[in-house]
Amino acid sequence: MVINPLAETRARARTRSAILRSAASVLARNRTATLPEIADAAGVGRTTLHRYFPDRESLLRATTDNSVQALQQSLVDADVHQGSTADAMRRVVGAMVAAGDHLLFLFGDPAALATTTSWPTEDPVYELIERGQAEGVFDTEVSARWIQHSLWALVYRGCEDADRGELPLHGVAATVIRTLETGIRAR
Amino acid sequence: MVINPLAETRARARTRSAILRSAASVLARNRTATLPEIADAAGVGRTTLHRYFPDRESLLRATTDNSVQALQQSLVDADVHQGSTADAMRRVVGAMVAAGDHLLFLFGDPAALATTTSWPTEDPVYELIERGQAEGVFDTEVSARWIQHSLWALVYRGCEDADRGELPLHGVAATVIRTLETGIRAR
DNA sequence: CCACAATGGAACTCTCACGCTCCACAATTG
DNA sequence: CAATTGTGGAGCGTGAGAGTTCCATTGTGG
Repeated sequence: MVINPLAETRARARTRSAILRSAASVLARNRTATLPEIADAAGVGRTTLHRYFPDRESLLRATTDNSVQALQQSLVDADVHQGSTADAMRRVVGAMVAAGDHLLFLFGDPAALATTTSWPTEDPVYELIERGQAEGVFDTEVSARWIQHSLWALVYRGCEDADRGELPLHGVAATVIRTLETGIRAR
Repeated sequence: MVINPLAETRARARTRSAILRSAASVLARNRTATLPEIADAAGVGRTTLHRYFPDRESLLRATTDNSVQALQQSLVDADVHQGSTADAMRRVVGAMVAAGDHLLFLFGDPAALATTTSWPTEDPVYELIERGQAEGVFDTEVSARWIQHSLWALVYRGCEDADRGELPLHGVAATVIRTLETGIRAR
C-alpha cells in the first residue's frame, strides 16, 4: 500500500504544520512554554508532538525555519521590485505585519535568529533600503542596517500592541508606516 | 554591637546591588539563565545569592523593581520639565540609553513588566508626549501611547545593537533621536 | 469497506535546576 | 585587633519537564 515511503501523507502534513503554527504562536508569547502547552495549543497529544519532533531543540529549529520561510514568502508576495521605493517599503511593512506570529516569534527570541542557518544571505528588504538611500529617498545619515532594524523594531512593537489589544490590527501597518516615514514630529 | 538590626550594613548593601546589577545584565541576554550563572556574574557564590533572594521569583521581582527604579531615576535626572519639548525628548532618549541593561531587561521580558507593581502611575515621559502633542510639536495622528511605544522600541533596538557591537555606544542616542524625530526619509 | 497509518493516554525513567543545610574561612567594623 | 558578620564550597532532597515505550483507539485513503 505504501507507494512512496518518503512522501508525507496529507494527514501528517496537516498535523506537522498545525504544530509549527501553534509553536510559533505560543512560544512568541512565552518562550519557556512547556511541550504539553504547545501540544495542547496545536490540538495534539504530547506523544504526537514527540513523534514529529523528537526533542525540544528540533522543534525550535523547525519552528524557526518555518517562520523564516513564512516571513520570506510574505516578502516575496510584497514584490519589492515593483513600483516606487516608498510604495515598496509600505508593502514590506504590510507583509511583515501579515506574518504576525512568525515575526513575533523570530524577533522575540534573540537566540532563535542567531542560531538559524536558514536566514537568507540575499535580503530583498536590505537591498530595497540601499536602493532607497542611493535614490535619495531614505536617510543616508544613518546606516542601511539601522534603518532595517528600525523597521523591525516598529513593526514588532506594532504587532505586539495589536496582540494586546492596544492597537486595532487593521491599523498597525498604517501607524507603523507613518511613524517610520516621518517620525513622531508634527507636520 | 548591632546598633540597628533593620539597617543593612555597607557590605550587605554592596553585595545586594552587585547581584541586582548582574542579574539584570545576565537576564537581559538570556532570560533562562540559571542561578549559578547569575551568581558567577556577580562574583558571588550560589549560597550567598540564595541568602539574599530565597528563590528565583523573589530575585526576579527584586531585579525588576530595581531596574524600574534605576530607569525612573535616570528619567528624573533628565529633568523632563526643563526647556523645550524637543530638547526634553532628546534628554529622555539619552537617559534611557544610559539605563542600558536595566532597559534591556525590563522590555526584553514581557512578563516582567506585566507583573511588577512598582511601575509608576505617573509617567513623566507620557506626560511629555501629551504636552508635545498639545503644543503641536508631536504628531497627533497617532496616539500618545503609540509614540511612547515607538520611543521604547527604537531605544531598545539601539541598545541591543550597541550591545552586539553593531552600533557604537556613544552614537546610539543620536541615531535613535534622528530616526525618532524625522523617520527614515531623506531630507 | 477495511488495512494500515496515525493518534493519544498512561506510566516510566532521567536529567537538571532549585531550594536548603552545614561548616570552615574571610572580611568588616567598632 | 578581636568580635561578629558575611561568604562560599560541598553535598543532599525535591520536583518539574523532557524523552521514551506500549497499546488501545481512531480515522485516512486506496
